[in-house]
Amino acid sequence: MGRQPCCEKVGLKRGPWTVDEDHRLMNFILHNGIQCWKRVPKLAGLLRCGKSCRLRWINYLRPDLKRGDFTEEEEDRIIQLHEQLGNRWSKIASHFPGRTDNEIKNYWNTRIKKRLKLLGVDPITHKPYEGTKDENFVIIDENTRTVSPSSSLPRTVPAILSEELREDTRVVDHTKTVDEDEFTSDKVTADLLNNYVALCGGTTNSLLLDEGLMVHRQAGHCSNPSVSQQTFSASFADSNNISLTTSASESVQSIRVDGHSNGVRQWPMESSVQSFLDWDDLNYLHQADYPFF
DNA sequence: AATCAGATCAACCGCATCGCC
DNA sequence: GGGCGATGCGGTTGATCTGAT
Repeated sequence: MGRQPCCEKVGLKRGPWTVDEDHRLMNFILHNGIQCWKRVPKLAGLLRCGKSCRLRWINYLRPDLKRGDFTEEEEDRIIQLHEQLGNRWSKIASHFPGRTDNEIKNYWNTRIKKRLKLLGVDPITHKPYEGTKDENFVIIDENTRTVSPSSSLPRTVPAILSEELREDTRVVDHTKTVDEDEFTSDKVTADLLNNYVALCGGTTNSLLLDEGLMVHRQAGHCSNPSVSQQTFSASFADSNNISLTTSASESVQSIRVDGHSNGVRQWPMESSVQSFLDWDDLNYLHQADYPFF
């Protein structure tokens, strides 16, 4: 008597998500919000299970996601929190707005764990290995964050920011359902567009992106060979001004859309990123100078 | 240039927990 | 309080990337 699967798996797609699927899911959630994950794939026209959609949204499509490498401060904080909370990744992630539990878990397993071992610290107990021989220990180069063998024996775990933790009682509730209010806020809208552009490179009237214009998911770098040396960003100086910027190898190109009455603040919930990008004043951006369109 | 090994991380799986009836 | 479905969570897998040889 096995447990029933979370969803009917026959005929469902698995593996990496395509840009089209991302588009469909994002558009659906933007239009409808999230009520029931089980129904999302059917209503959004996706051959995925609800669980997969939820994961994709939380770990990749959510507008408030922070992308890019962890900072040293974040890394230290992860170590500190892990010592207190153990492998409770979602709890740890709640201290890092924009970071996912999966991301932190992966970072721990692939980077921090190794680093602690090199330091002679047990990543589970956060204490120096018992009876460790000298050759297992290392010198830490604080400038490069690298380690090298040493005969000296560290006796304590690297500084724990216990004072800071006590002061920081703020917990971000990542379980909160995304609602309309969140999507109508300027910040979320700006984050959303940033993410959308970073994910999709922008597009005009199709769910599909131009071939070869997949944007690298790491912080606005474009993997299209023809524009690989360029980065871009979308920013919102205020509610009426949108600045889309590309940096070519020799110059920085900037487009500014000033004082439009349909500024971000008025971007309605019932509209979508698609409709935003279909906005007339952005049409002239769809030209060769801006290859992410 | 080809091959291989190790690193990385998105995605999956299955159990735990929650919340409704 | 118990049953059941939905969601959350953490461990694990495997495809892809990267660097070494």
